[in-house]
Amino acid sequence: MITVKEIAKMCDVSPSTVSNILNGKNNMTAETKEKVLACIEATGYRPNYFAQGMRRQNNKTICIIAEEICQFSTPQIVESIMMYCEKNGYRTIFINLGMYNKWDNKGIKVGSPDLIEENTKPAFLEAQAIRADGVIYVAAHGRALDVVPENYDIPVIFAYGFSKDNKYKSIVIDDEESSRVLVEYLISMGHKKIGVVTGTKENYHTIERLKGFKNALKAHDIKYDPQNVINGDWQRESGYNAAKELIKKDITAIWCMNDVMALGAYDYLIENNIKIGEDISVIGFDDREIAAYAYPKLTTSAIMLDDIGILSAKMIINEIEDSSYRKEKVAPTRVVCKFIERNSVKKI
Amino acid sequence: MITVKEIAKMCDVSPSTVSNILNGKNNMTAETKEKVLACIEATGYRPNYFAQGMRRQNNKTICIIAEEICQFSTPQIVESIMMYCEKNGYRTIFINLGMYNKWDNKGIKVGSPDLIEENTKPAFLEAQAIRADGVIYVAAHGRALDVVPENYDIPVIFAYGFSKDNKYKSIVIDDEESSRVLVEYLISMGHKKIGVVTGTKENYHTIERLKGFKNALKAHDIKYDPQNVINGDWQRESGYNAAKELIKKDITAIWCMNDVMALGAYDYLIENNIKIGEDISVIGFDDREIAAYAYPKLTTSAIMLDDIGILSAKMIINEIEDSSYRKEKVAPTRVVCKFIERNSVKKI
DNA sequence: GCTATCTCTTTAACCGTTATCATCTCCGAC
DNA sequence: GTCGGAGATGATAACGGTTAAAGAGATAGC
Repeated sequence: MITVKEIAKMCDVSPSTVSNILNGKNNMTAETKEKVLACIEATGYRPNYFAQGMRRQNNKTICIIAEEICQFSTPQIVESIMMYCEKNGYRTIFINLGMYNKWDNKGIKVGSPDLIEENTKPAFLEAQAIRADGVIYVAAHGRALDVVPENYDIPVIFAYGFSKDNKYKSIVIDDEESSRVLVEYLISMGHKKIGVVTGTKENYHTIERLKGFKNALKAHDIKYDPQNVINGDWQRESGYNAAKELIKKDITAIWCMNDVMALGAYDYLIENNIKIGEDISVIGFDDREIAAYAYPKLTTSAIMLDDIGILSAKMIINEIEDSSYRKEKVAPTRVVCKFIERNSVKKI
Repeated sequence: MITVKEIAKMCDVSPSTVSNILNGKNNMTAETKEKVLACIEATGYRPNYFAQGMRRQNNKTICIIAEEICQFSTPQIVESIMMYCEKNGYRTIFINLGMYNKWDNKGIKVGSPDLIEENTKPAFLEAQAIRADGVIYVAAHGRALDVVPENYDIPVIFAYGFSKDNKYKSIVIDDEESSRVLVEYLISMGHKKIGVVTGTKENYHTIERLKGFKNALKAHDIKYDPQNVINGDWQRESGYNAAKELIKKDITAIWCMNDVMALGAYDYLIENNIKIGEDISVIGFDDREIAAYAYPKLTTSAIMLDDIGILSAKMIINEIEDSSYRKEKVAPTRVVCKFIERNSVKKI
């Protein structure tokens, strides 16, 4: 591989002149500049990243650690982080933990999801080996995380999940407020008897979204009826089963706490010839691709993935460049979801 | 940041001893080993990646350049590449071109898709700066690509797309054979009058899939009727419009060349109370998530994304480690899709 | 003609790690 | 008692770039 020395020799100048030209230092004759740049262009020379990184101690690199690139929310968050960082002078290094998949020791997929938080340590150490200026940890779902090694001296920001004890800054979705807005909409459409299909019990999203549900009811003096709340597990089938139960009750709308369960509810309703958006209203959460492709198109609440990414990138750059900002302890920044009205809710 | 020298000083040994211990060289007393390792553990020391990369000229890193991480096929291909490489002793560096999205110069999304092949050059040069041992280019859709700079001296493998003039090895899906299998299934279910909704004209996938369609018809002496083939553009609405046309004709099944258009067809059929999987059969291609979540679940052909990723990783490692293999010119490796039977086709 | 000033270029040190070679210690053999 | 050899550890240089400081050459001022 070609080096500065070779370029220098070819151009009859010293290596430092080449380096200075590349880095816009000093002033050299237009002639020299032109000659050297032409040579670089012709040979396709690129400074060795490693040599550069070693000499300049700051290497302007942000490490993105994602729990699972195949989770629907991850690619968009990662893309927006990468773009924001790149445009602001930072390189990014991406590490995927692949927590939802199991691979054998040759790197062949052998199935079965497997999310183990201990697996994260090597990734954080890797970030250290790269001498990253900062780390953004992109979680696959919101929860309190305790994954940063002790005495870790690189700034860390959590995206989508949050740090245990708020040790590090984080950006999460505002489940409570987003749910309130969504339920508020149902009420504005005349629905007062609303069935709910929750996510897994004890889950952070479930708890927060239920809070939002209750807030909306309270604001309109509607009594909260636990009878109409059925526990799901985020999966399609639990939506199906819950719809079967709820349809027997005196309700006009079903809110599933994610789109996947909402489409499970669709399954049951379509199967039983109950017209969605006519006989009964259905509403979801997440705004996954499947929501827009369902029939009728599912009304839901969209997670602002780009905003989460850009915000976390902004924050990490802030922490890197302003050490006083780094010291501030703050509660997670909440990003409210965007309500998306489609065709699955009828005004009554 | 702590260095070998400091570790060495703390342990009263020389830097080379520390290095040797970390790299499993020579034989040193268990006592020394233990002392040094304990110190490393306590301080959280990690060798500087850049210094390492510079000293050992081979740095065991594969660069993955993806056209668009948000394209449905990309994350899974990338994940499998990363896992395979990692388990086989190679680090990966990921570069996303973000070709389907536009960002302003601050890194804020400003909309409108924009796929420009010229944007790829900086990414290839970056791979060179990193002194990557190999590059895997993950395309967002299959087509002939001419994106590698002149005189590029790092091995390159194309995944999902292929290299113009077969200059580089590539892995693509076998559109022709996969389509043949799919149509063969329709025929085995008694369908002889099949409507087709194609992708954009001149598109590689469209052409190849149509070949497969004709192959299957020919094998059963069914006449190909261009009247029943409608040009789509891969988008949902074109599936809707095509279904409207096709339903007027004398057909029993509709094959849309992707799932998105198939669900567009669903829209029209459901709207007009034509029962899918009863009155008419529908079949797709791709096996995106939306296919499994439709009602009825869409029969389709699944792209083997993990296989594509693992194969390309295997190939690049082969090229890196065996220079004679690198010299061989070969046609694109074709990976046949897996037929997925669901509920959208009825036996007649 | 000599020195001062300015502009451009070169020299040399340095970043952190590791391969290579040298050294040192210990022990047994002759 | 000396020598050889093995095992453990240390010294040194090199990887490829950047940068501060020194050097060289041209021009201007006295």
